Amino acid sequence: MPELPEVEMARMLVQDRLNGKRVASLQVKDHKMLTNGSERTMREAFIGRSVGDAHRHGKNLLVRIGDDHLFIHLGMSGSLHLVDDRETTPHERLRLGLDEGALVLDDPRRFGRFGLYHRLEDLLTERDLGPDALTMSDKVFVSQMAGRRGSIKPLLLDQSLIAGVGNLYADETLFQEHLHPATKADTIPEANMARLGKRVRKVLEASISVRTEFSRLPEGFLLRDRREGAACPRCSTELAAIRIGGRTTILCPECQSLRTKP
DNA sequence: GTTTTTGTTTAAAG
DNA sequence: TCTTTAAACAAAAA
Ligand SMILES: [Zn+2]
Repeated sequence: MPELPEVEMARMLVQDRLNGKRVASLQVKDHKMLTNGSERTMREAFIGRSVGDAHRHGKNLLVRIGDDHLFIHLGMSGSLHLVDDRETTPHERLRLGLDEGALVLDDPRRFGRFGLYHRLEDLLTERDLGPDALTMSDKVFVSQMAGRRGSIKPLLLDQSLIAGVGNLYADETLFQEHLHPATKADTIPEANMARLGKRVRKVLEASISVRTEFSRLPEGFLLRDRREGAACPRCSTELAAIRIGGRTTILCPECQSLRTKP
């Protein structure tokens, strides 16, 4: 469950249920997913300390524990669960034991990552992350896109430009802005680019406000039925599937026209 | 058996 | 230096 709104759900879970609890144990179940620090340094930093605030930057989760942070990225199929002491999940990759219960990272595909970071700034530098897509200003968005000549969708997906937008929300955003995903960024007027930045935030906020349950999104949202052959919520034309930046892209051929050739 | 997938990283080529 | 494409990672669902 892994784009910005889904990670925000995970952040809220940790913030609401783990804050103030003491860490009793830590087990790395998959060492290939450990990306910064080691099991030993994580244990030294976290065990016996209490959990502080949970932060999110883009799709990255940082949980303050003692004087350091536990870093978690959910990858393509990761999810966080609070479980009882003896309970496990089918694909447990990291287990953070508390005095009572545990926080488990479950991830069947193992594209997720976790580790130890001292500060948020270290994470941003190390992983080359741009400004957070939910909290950025229009101005920042415009300046991040300035000078780029590639297609707009891959730019939205580039975490070093804007952190947090993934394949699904990129499609939703471009659909709502009537923009073809292959539109070259340098052909988009500045005012329209600012509107696009605003739309990115709106879409992410809308998903968060329905706890990322797509069926509860307002009418007119592509994500309610994002499928090749489904009816465009706006004009009922059959939605098309194309490939852009190596990712499957669903769009309405009528609403999202391309003025110039891609 | 084949294809596809809410992500990221690396290499290669233009 | 920038852009584009492909592959790799790995598992499960269609
Ligand atoms: Zn349409």
